[in-house]
Amino acid sequence: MLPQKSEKIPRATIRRLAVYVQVLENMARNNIDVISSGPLAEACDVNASQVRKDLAYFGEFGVRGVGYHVTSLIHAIKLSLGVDREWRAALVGVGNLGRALLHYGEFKSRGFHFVGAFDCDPFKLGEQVYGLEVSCTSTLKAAVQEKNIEIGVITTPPERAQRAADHLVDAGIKGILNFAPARIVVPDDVHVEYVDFFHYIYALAFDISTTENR
Amino acid sequence: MLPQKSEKIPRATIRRLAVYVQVLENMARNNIDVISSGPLAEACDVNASQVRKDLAYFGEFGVRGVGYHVTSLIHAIKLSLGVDREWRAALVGVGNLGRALLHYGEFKSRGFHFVGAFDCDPFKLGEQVYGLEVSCTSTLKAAVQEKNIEIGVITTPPERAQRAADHLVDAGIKGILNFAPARIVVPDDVHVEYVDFFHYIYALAFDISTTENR
DNA sequence: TGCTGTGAAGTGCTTCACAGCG
DNA sequence: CGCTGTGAAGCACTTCACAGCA
Repeated sequence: MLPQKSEKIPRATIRRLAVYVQVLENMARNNIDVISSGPLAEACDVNASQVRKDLAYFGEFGVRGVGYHVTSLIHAIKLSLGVDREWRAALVGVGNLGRALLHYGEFKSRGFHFVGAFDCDPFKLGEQVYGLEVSCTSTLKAAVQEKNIEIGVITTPPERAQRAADHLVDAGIKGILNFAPARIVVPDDVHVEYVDFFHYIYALAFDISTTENR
Repeated sequence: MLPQKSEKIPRATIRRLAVYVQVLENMARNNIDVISSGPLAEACDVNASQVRKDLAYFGEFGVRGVGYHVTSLIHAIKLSLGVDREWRAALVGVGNLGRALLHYGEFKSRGFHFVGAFDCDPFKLGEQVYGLEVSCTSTLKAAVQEKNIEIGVITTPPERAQRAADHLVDAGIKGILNFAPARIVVPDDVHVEYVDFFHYIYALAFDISTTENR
C-alpha cells in the first residue's frame, strides 16, 4: 500500500478512484498510453480538477504538459486502494444471488476469490457450487482462520442478514459486503458496505418520476 | 407522486430515503407504531436532524411531541419517491447474474417486475427463465412498447454493456440500472444508476487496508 | 506550450439550536 | 413537556484559477 500523502481522504474520492480504474483499464485495452485529466474526467462524468485532486491525495502520478501514463496510473491507484493483491472472501447464504456471485467470473479476474460458501440449510450442505462445497455456518470461524479469509459477503434473505453478520464478526472478519436488503449492526472496527439494489431502483424511480413531465 | 414542497433535493437525501423505508418496514414488522427521529436516525446510522430535514423536503409527516407514525411514514416516503406503484423492467444479458436477478424474489415483492429477458446469444433464445422466454435483443423495442416497460437492467459482460444501453435507449427507455462493470454513455434525458460491485469491494479493501495496523 | 498540482473561492450538504405546536 | 420543523452556522467537498514544471 502506497503511503498516502495526505490526512483525511473523502469517501467520495475513494468511490471515484474505483471508477477511474475501470475507465483506465478500458483505455489500456484500446491501446491508449497517455491520458490527461480532461478526457479522463469526461469519460468518468466528473470535473477535470476533481480527477487531479483525487489523484493528488496519493501522490504525483502525472507529468506536467503531458498527462498520466495509463498503465502506471492504474497500478498506482490500485496500490493506493490496496487492491494490488488477491483478496479471499467467504460467502454466506447460498441462494440464487449467492450462486450467481460464486459463478461470476469478473470477481476472480480482478483478484477477488471466494474460498468458502456457507449456509444453514441442511439440504444445501455438501452441495458443490462452482468448485466450492457448501458448509454449515457453524464451521465459518474455523474456515476463516484456516483459509485466511478477510472479507465476508452476505447474500442471505434480509431476515437472516444480522445472524450472518454476527457469525462473520465472531469469526474475526473486518470487512463485510452486504447484499441483503437489510441494515446490520456490527462493532466499530468492522467495515460494512451495503449493496442494496433497492437503493438504486428507488433513486431511479424517483428520477424517472420527476422528469417524465418535463 | 406527492408534490414535493421544495426545490432541489440533494441526491444524498434520496439515497437515505430508501434506507429509511427499509428500516421502517422492519419496525412495522416488529409492531412498532410510532417512532421519533432519534431512534430512527440511530437505526439508519445518520444524524437525527438529518432525518427530519430529509423528510421535510417532502412534507410535514410528523406530530410534534410524538414522532412519526410508522406505516403512514412508509407510505408517504414511497409516494414521494414514486415507488408507490408497480414498475415493469426488461433485463438484458441472461448470464449468471441476470438469471439470479430474474429469480430474486425480493424484486417482485417490492413491486419491481421483470416482464422481458433479452440476450443476443442464439443458444439462449427461447429458453425459459423463471417464466420468461429469452428473446433476441432486436425485439427489445417492440417489447418495450407493447409491455409498457420503463426500466432497463443491464447484466451483460462489460464489453457488451454499451450495446445493451444503445438498444434500451433506442427502445425509449428512460431509466437504466447497470450491473455491468463498465461505464455507459446515454443521452441526457436517460437516467443511469450504476450497481458496480467493484466500487464496494475496492472501498472495502481500502478501509480494511488503512485500519488493519491501528 | 500544455497539462499537472494546489491554494483559494465557491457550493451544497450536514449539524446545531431553538421556536412552535400537539 | 417532548419532539418536530427550520433558519443559521458549520463543515466538507467541488470547482476555479493559476503558478510551476516538463
